[in-house]
Amino acid sequence: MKKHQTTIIDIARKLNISKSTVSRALTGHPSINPETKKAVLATAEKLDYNRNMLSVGLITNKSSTIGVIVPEFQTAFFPKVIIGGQEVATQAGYNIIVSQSNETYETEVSNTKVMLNYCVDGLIVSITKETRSYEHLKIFQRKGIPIVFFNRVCEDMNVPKVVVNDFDAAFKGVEHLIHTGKRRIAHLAGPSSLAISRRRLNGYLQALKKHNIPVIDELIIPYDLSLEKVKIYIKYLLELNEPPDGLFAINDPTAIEAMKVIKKKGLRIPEDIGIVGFSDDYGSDLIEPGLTTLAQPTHEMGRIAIELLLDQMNRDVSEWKPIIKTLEADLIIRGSTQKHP
Amino acid sequence: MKKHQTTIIDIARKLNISKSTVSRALTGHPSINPETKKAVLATAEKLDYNRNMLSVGLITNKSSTIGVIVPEFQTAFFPKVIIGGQEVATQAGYNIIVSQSNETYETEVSNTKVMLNYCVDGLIVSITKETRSYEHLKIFQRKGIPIVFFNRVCEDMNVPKVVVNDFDAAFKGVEHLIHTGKRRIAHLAGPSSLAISRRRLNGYLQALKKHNIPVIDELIIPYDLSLEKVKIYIKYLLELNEPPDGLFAINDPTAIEAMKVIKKKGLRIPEDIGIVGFSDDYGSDLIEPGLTTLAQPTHEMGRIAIELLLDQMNRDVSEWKPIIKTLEADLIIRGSTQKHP
DNA sequence: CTGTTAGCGCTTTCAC
DNA sequence: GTGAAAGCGCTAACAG
Repeated sequence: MKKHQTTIIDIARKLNISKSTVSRALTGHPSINPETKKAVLATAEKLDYNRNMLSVGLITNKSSTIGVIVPEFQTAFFPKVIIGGQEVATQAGYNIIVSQSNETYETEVSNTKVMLNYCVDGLIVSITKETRSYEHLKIFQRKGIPIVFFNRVCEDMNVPKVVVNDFDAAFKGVEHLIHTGKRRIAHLAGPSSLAISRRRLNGYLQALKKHNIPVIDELIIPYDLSLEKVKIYIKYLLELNEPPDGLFAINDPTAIEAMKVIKKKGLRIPEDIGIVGFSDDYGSDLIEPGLTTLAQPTHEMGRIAIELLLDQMNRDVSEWKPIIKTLEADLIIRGSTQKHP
Repeated sequence: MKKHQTTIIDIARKLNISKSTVSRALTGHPSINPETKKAVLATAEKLDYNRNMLSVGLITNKSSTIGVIVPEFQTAFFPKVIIGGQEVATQAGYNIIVSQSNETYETEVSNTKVMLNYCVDGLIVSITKETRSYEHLKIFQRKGIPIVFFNRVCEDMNVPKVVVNDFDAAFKGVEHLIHTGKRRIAHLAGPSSLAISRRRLNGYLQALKKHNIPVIDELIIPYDLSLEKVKIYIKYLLELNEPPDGLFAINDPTAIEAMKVIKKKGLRIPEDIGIVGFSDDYGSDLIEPGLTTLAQPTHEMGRIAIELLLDQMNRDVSEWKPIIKTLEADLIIRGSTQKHP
């Protein structure tokens, strides 16, 4: 049971002034006697006064809160993005509500409901691997609450997005494998529901094409990112008549799982099979050999997502601009592709 | 600019009933005509109605929100704890506001302010390494808002806490090193401001004592957890006249940094120096050799913290119970202490 | 079972 | 520069 919280009325009574005056003093209204203001601020301090944002939000129709919806918290990626975003949001006077969808569509939908209930002023979201319908997100547009997507975006919503140039990044990664002499390069791809999977796949295909390497369908395996399945796919690949000599994985956890299996089979990395991951996750520089990967600018992604959102929030709905920011990923070369990088 | 949000008045008007009836239908009040209820629910759906929790909170004097304050988001530990906590909170109908203090006292203080402003019904917190004063947290007690500490707790506040049995865990870890034949065991300790550092240090000392191994002061190095300094300490240790043959590190990131330096120096792990970390963080099973560590029950810690908090929230301030839950950590033996674990 | 009324804590006209 | 009064969206007595 909560106790009575100090309100502006308590302050007003103590000072024998009206609550409007107290409000003005607290919010920095121009027409107020400096003396009065000083007195109000002092008593506020003394009485442990805290502005009740619920009522402020109710009356101003803004909660000064930004919602963040991410699919998971298992990898380093999303926490890092959030750190970047939080900096900008805090500076702009906004608070952040974080929720993670646990990679399930249902939780994502329920999370958006919560965000609506708490009257967020804006939302940045990265969708789950399951999300195919976007009705729950389109509601925000209809209500005039801006949304910005990052990383895993919804392609058929015309809103700002922050993405990594997955195509170029994948291309760079695969071309690097080719430069190290690999020719039969497998790709453990993500679910085709995610645009990032498709873009990375295309980068892979394009790199092969540029170097006149035929695409071999049995070397391309899309999967749902449940790591326990990686073992099966790798075994399958290694037992092919002509096993691959290179592997480009949709992300680092996948690549690392793959490396574990490959090492256990007694194959040498990178001599027998070169490996490239994606994201520069925890552990990529710990495993041996180190994992060559494409590092995404996580903090920057969070920062920009919030910046775009703040920009939208300050415009009228009619002036929303669906800017798409594309960030570049860096190829980090480690031992999984090159003996002495 | 937000558009007009649908309110219960919109629904009431559409159905030609009073807003109280609408409210009752929406909140599941018993005395209501099933027909009316059905009609209300239907129009609510059609009009994209969302309950405005700001106003609900204002009137019921509870926001159905729980605040979470953690010191950092860099390691796997806190995100995992949050996942565990969020499950329980969601099930109990509470939403979570997460904020991370970036290991600075100032940010922590400002985060608590935000939590107050948003009228959280309760708070779970793990303090920063800098936090020495607890005034900003004691305010909550005075206001009748329950606090539960987890992991990094405030020792002079008499509130519920969830901690790991750091003493026993450290003892187990160090004794394990001793069992593997190590005698000169160094300890890279945490800052003494944190109780966990002190408890782990004591476990270390006790293990030495039990096995009649003298404590050597120069082998005990407390530090502020800024990883870049680990290199210096390890170099110092290895250049001693009698360098250590074992190392117990305050946490896994520290241990992993240490291993990198030690490996670069050409020493063999575990033969020349056995290593034990704490937390079973990302990468501890990826580095080679694998890092022996003490795994903390992260999800459980989050779950229990929220459970204790919910319990407090349902009591009157006069009946708050400062229960302290101590969880056990598991020793996970890997290659950093034993050749073939 | 339903409508009326008051009011949560605050901001914001509109007077003075 | 300050006060009085209205009202944000909703719930909770209190009547009927």
